Amino acid sequence: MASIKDVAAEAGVSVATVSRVLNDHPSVSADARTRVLAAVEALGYRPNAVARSLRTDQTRTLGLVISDVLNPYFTELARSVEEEARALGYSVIIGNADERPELQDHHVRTLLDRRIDGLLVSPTDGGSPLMLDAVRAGTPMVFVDRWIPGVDVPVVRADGRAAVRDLVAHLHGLGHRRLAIIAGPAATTTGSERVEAFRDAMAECGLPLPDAYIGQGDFQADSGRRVTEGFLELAEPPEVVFAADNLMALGALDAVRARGLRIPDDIALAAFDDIRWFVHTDPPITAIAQPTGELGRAAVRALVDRIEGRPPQSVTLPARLVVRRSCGESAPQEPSPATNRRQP
Amino acid sequence: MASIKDVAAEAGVSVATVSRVLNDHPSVSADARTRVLAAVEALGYRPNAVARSLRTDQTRTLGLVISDVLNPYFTELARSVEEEARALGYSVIIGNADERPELQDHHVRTLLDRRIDGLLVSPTDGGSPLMLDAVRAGTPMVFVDRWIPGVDVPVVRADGRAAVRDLVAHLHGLGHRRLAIIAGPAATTTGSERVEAFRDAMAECGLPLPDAYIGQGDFQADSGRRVTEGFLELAEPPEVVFAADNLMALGALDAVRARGLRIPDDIALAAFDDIRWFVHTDPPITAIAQPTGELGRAAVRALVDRIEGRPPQSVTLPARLVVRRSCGESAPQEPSPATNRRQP
DNA sequence: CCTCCTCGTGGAATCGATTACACGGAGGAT
DNA sequence: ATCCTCCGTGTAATCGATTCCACGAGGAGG
Repeated sequence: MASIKDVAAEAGVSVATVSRVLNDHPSVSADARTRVLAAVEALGYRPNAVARSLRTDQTRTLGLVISDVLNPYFTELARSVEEEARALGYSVIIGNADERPELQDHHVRTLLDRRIDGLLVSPTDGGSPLMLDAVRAGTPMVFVDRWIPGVDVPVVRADGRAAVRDLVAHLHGLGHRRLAIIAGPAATTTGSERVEAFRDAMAECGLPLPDAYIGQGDFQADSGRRVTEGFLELAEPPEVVFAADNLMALGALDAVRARGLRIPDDIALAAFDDIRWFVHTDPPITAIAQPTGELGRAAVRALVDRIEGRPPQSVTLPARLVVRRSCGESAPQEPSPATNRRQP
Repeated sequence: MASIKDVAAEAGVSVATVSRVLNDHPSVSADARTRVLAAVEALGYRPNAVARSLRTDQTRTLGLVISDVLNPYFTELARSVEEEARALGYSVIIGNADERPELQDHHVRTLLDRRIDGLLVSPTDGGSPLMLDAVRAGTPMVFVDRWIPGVDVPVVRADGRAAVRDLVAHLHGLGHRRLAIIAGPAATTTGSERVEAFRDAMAECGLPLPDAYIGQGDFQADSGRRVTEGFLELAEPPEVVFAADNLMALGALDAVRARGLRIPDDIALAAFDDIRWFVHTDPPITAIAQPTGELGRAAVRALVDRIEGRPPQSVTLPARLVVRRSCGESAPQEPSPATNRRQP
């Protein structure tokens, strides 16, 4: 592969001049510029990003460590992150932690070794020493979706409290009294926050929330299934199951189906995170929708601000309730197919 | 951030010795080794992968350019690719082409600039000059899922012909005669192959396939919707719609639903690519399942073989028909919930 | 005509690693 | 005692860029 030296030789100038042309530095004669450009063209030369990074100490690359690529929520997040990053001239390297702290650490380490310019993380746990060290060492970082309390890092996330309150009120209005939740890992902020919001909302409605109605999941489908089976075996099973993410809702669906029960007649179901398939499940699932794309874009903007020396800003956007039929009657018709990919 | 020089100074040895310890080169005294290791620990030193790559001319990184991250099929593929690559000591950088050739080229270029050791591609189109150049220049490359005919690059893919034949036979057995297909872009191999397989299978069953029953989609949900609307407006609409990928099936579902029609009573639906949600849609969707994880793993193995100087092998695995209820009666019960994440 | 700037250019240092080569000392063979 | 091997180690070249600094030419101003 041709290097800058080859280009210099071909154009009959020094490597310094070639470099100047490539980085359009002002003081290059028109003559030299055209000769260099011709040589670049002739040799099919492309600058070596590795060498450039070594010298300039910047990679124009962002790392994104997400908890689970198979979760459509994170996939969408990843997509919007890459899109915005590209618009700002950065590449993104995605690491999939698969909800496993040690895998998360592996990716953080690898990304740091590659000297990425900044890190976007949706932490799987309460904070690995590695990540804390990285923050202390000054690595530009932004948390997205989930965060680690007590760490001075901007957070870009959705606030679901109001939407959870709306959901509980909606369920209450439908006559449901025994509501259960499949919680996410307490070590994640989204895991604990959603339970808390649910608990508060229940209290507001004057509904009891026995411990047996709080199932411990791990944001994966299997746990949703397991917890739901547990609920169904209770002497007094809940009337509604609220899954704290879409995958656990999928698991719950599996469990209900395996029992031969019907939704919403035998048991109702709602989920945190709205995904396109919820429109087409049997029945369509009531969910809390996050402004996922906007979160990803805002996170990138915050991180790039931090990298380029501007003060980064934390962002909190509201989530909203989307009522469908999985919790009982009185659901409005979906206004239009929710298939539009790029939403404003 | 500490460099190898700092470690050398701290340990009282030369950088060469530090490097030797780090790459466990044999000729280093036990004493020097412990002193270096202690220094590494004390300084929290991590080798700079950028510098190392520049010197050794290898990044231990693979590029993966897929057509659409939002497509669960590709997400799963990406996941298995990353998993296998990690097991072999490589990282993966994913580029999302979003079914747009120019975006695909952007990613290929960026990955090449970063001097990735090899490229895994599922081409969006019939072959950009850029990619052809890269192959000619000797970049290790492997096509996965889709490929470019006439290019000497190993291909790892699933063969759906038998499964499509099974599907058509199944539909025929159910009494359906008017079958339509939502095809993918003809520029992609999967796009044209699936139509061809369908056409052949129809011929085998002695069924006609009028042009009006071949709708042109682009593997995105919107096109599935649009094409399905077209089908429904025909004087004689098809009895079955077969979508060549899962997203177009989603779009078809939208269209059917918007019309207030019922599946399978008013119209039947089948899809290429099986995804977890198809179990829970209304009704569960008959689909052709690919051994996605195995494809990803085989592709990585082939690419790494090529990179490390072993002869790479093309791999073709069979896809299989999974019958559910979206095409009519006589569907067997799903044996067990299809929620298990890691399938053998 | 001399001095001073400005401009375009090239030489060379530098980033942080790896590695070929040289070198000194220890130990074995003669 | 001399020579030859190894072994452990350090010096320095190298990868491909960027960029500081110096230098020569040419124009402006005195």
